[in-house]
Amino acid sequence: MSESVTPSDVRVRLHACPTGKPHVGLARTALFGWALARSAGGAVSLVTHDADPAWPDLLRWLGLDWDEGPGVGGPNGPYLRSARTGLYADAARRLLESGALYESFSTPAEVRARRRAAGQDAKLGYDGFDRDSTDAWRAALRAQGREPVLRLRMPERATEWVDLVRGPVDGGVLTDPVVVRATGEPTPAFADAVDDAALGVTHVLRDEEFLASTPRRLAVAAALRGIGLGHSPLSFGHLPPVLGEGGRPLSERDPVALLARYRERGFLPEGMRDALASLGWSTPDDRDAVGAAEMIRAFTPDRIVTHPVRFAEKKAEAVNAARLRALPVAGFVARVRPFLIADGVLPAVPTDAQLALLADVAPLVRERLVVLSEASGMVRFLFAAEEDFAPEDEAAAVVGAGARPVLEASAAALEGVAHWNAAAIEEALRASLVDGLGLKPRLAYAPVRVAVTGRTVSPPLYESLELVGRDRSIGRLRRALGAI
RNA sequence: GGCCCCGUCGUCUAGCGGCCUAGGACGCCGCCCUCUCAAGGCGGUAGCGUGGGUUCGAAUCCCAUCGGGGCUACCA
Repeated sequence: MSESVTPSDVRVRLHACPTGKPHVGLARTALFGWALARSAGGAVSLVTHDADPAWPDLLRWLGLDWDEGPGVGGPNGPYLRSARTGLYADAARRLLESGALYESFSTPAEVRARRRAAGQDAKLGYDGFDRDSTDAWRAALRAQGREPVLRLRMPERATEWVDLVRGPVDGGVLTDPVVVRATGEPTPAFADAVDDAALGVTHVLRDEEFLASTPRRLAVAAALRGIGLGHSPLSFGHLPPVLGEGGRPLSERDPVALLARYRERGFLPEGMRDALASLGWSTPDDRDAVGAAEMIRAFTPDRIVTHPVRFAEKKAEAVNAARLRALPVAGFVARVRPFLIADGVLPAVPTDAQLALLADVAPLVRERLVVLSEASGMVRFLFAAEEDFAPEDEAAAVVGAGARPVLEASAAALEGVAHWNAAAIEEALRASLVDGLGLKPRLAYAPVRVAVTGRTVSPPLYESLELVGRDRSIGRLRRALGAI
């Protein structure tokens, strides 16, 4: 990775979420930054924005940790943007004193007017008019009640840097950026720069939209180093944008884009992480779902692609489902449990018997789920009290009048099962329905399935009956008969 | 308008001059298995945006063109 930096020196800062609605693109940026730091044995910092208290929580859910920041503290706190304004103001004051910044009174309208007057394109931006203004001039404008912004004096020569993702980039020459507004507020870009400097950040991974402004960011960093703040060298890497389904950039308004939605739907953190990791990055041998440990081992920013990537929910679901299937029973039980409780399938404190039953169905439902929230509907029949149990509306037609012979025959057959287990149940049902009534299996079992599990789609029938138990199974068949 | 970034199956990607009649994954389609739904097995569909070069040889290098995106704010 970085030539002149020893691994332990690497520090990456995870970005705040100013919009309050973290989407998958921001999550990916965080994941890559985290992986970059951890792969080098380095440290991770987090400074959050007031707008989104849930962001640290979502990061933790994803399995990303940090060495300083909200919840863990650290020597460079506070770690909330709003609590750091003094730092920004102080840095700006010192930068102004050092001459790196200067007061600029020009309004955007005045700048445009001057450019037009000079026969130039107004879109050229700020013209450096106030760079060398005199004290008297500034005092006069102040006397008029005007307040200046603070601008950074940009170097005249073009800025080049070796981008972690793209390689050598020639950034050109940019106009002097505003660093502190007339109101005294720092611009977000300046606050970022000050935070990175104050925390000793060495590597910055950010979105491609900031590529063009990197020379400014580099100039601010250099100025900050001039007043003794910040690490040298500072490396930048620019990530390609993450697009939504339509090929448009992700928007907070797009529900599919929201990270929180995936947690609520019951994505596994590792499933989501794998899905995010595949957005522009791959292992040298191009394998899916590598997991955190291997991602850390294999991660290098130069393997990140440079073109926009589309986030496909289908693919994320497939990755998650595979993760789900690979879960050991105990792990799976622990993961679904909160969802079952939230859906009222299980009480807040499940009994040992309920947990044992859950462990028994786990292997049956695990491979049928895409997300954990789907489990509730699939196992409800096992935990429902008999008086509350009834087939779902969509399935009710299956246990109509035509089902009477099947229900009667199956109830009778199950009465005679000596040892209540899946194999014996299968034998009994097969003998009475398929052989006895001469029905095709799929037709024969449908009413039994609906009567006992309440749905047309369920875990395997024999196993389900075994878990429901003889008395409840036969009771449900009889009740279905009574309802005809 | 100017400046910049980018362009391999529907999607995510491997590829960094010959190993590519382009590989994998997801999706989709078919078959098998099968009590539903899944899972699993087998097979299939589909791509180097276009046009010029360079080269014995190009998905890979160069140019143009088309297309997508970004920046061009006292936005976040």
